[in-house]
Amino acid sequence: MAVIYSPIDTFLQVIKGKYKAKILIYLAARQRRYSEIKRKFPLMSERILIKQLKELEQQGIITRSVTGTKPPLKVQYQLTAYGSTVCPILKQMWFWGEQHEQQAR
Amino acid sequence: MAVIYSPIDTFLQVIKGKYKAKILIYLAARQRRYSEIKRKFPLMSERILIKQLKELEQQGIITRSVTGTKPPLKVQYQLTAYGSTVCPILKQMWFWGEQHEQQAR
DNA sequence: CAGTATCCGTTTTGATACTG
DNA sequence: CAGTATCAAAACGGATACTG
Repeated sequence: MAVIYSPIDTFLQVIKGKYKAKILIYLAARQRRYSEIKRKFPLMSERILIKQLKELEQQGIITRSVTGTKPPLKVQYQLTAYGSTVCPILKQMWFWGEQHEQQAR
Repeated sequence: MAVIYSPIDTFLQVIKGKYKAKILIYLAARQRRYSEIKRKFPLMSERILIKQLKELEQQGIITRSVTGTKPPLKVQYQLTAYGSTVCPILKQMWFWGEQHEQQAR
């Protein structure tokens, strides 16, 4: 990771990665199982999905909790209180995108 | 560029690149000359600076205007009205970064 | 002054077969 | 079910010498 030079980087760090912003929006409604997230983004490879979930977890944006100890595990991912604070900004980004889809092409 | 699947991508497209968000914030105050921008971000290579300015121009986020035709050119970059609409979101990203610098480490 | 051209290293992502 | 391991490909960024 690069040295952080400005507050903008602090934020960008959180959503850095091809699908992180989308994952966070998907988790905004409620917690989700690993398989749910995977199904939601069929174009994302497992390696990348896991990597981004792990990074978000390490940054304290989401938590990972396991139910069951035998092979059919149940793993849930959910936003932390801290992670939730990014949602308003993500929603604004989404809203801006909706409004400007035409110009953006 | 990838196919756009969601409004979030429409927005992320605009700030995609190591320094784009910072360049836009720097242009938010007023138009700037190429050399000013270059001096502001001494760690950014010229190739990348030009590339990102060009992309922003093609996306209609900024304009490029030239004064003078002989070798000492004067080139100014400035936000378009459309480009200005991203600033409120950039400022929120900045504000979030300031507030959460501690947690983010 | 404001770029362009070239070359190259690093980072990020993808596909897929396999495992606790 | 929820991952890991391995290998390869592509995207991205950096350095620097040169040009209109």
